Amino acid sequence: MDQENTCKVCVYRSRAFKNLTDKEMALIAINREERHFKKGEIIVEEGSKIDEFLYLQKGLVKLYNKEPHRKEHIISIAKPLDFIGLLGLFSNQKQVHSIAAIEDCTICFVKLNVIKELIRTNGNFALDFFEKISAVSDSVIKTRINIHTKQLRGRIAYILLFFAHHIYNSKSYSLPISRKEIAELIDMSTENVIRVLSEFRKDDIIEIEGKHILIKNLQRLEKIYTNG
Amino acid sequence: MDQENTCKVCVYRSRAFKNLTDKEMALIAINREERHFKKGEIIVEEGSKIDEFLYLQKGLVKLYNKEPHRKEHIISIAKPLDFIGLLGLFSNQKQVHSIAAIEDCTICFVKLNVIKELIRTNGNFALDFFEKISAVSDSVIKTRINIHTKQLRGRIAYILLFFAHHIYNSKSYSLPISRKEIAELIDMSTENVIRVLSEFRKDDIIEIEGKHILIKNLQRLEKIYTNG
DNA sequence: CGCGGCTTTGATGTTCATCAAGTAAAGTGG
DNA sequence: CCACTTTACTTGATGAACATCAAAGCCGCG
Repeated sequence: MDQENTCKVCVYRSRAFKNLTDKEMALIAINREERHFKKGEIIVEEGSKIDEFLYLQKGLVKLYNKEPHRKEHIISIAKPLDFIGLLGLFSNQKQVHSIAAIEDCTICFVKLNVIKELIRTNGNFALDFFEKISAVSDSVIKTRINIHTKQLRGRIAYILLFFAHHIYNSKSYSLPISRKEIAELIDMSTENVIRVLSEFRKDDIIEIEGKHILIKNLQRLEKIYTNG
Repeated sequence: MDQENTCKVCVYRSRAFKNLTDKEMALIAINREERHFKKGEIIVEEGSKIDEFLYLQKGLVKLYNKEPHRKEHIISIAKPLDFIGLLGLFSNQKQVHSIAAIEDCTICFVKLNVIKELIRTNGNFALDFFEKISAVSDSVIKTRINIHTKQLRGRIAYILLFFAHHIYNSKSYSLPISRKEIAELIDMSTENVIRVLSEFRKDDIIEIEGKHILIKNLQRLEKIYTNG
């Protein structure tokens, strides 16, 4: 199979890498690998060596930390077209976070030294790439701070709206993660995640059936979110 | 005064900007401005336009958010040789955080489009710059997560050790910020900051006299920090 | 000298985690 | 495919951690 073509026609590529010549694109093409992961599979282990840049084409993944003797902590959820991995990529030798698939997914692995070479030689690419990856880190910081200024109902509202607006673009969707994972993402106990969801159901703000969520009163949910 | 020379001989410069030619350095020199701020002065207002890159030469500054109707929230404290401002610089049009001096300080303002031009034209500079600024963001994320896994005593221990190890390099120092600002930095109430400090004093871990801190039992403090 | 902000301590109440206990769902091996 | 085990989910009760309220002393500053 002609890998260069595979890469050039990739519908995702244009969104990810701007300002590249055909020749540069070909360089990426021969230094990339597309891999598939099943829901639940671990993609990157914390502490392993960094030598590839990951680009999510399809599915959802979570970035998380697992410290010994502590429960896991989810840092963020990435959706298709997102760059995976924060800036640690450029300031560390080893992976700072683990990454796992929370839906079946397709990921493009590009050799990091190729990316670095392109940054070195193509200034416009460098600037654009920098801009994109920095937006990711910036948003993680903002979200972290935001969440901790809110109490439990506000945090659950955040999560419900996050999936509705940011991931599924619908008021009706199926949660890709467990209650426990929600708890790890917004720093609360699993029991309280369930409790607040039940409250929202009783207050007729949402419908729940297992993993399936339907937002019945969006306005009210947004009010809970903004009022903390 | 010959600004190029001023810049070339600047003791801070070499640490900040690597891989620049004399000519490129001169470009920075004529597009920079050194400014002084008194303790308490606001350096950057949230929401203002970004057109300069800030480099802290002397003193300490705080990065913070002030949302209406909420108390301020401090994101990080920067020390000399630190790049100020997170990645928002490259992904936003407007400042995302405010910056204020918590000690008298000297800051070098460099036109952002000059930095961008250098990133575009000098690949090695780009990579090095990228690495440095990403380390800052990375550390902010880590610290945020870290702090929220700890309870109050662990957070105060963090702050005391932060100033001891990271800023003053001494077990004896004068706190540059108020109890209220400590509270805003590690997300707790001002009263509890004071309470925990008093506890530490009673337990003979530290001595306090106004803003002055002396760490008497470093080992114990570090244990409190790691055990959360 | 008096006012406002910072600091301190105590008392009170709320939010939340933890514990316990039970049900449902989803893997696993014979 | 069914018994078995484990993991996810759910609700209630309890207690701990923490914020908030209140009141008073302190300090710097106009």
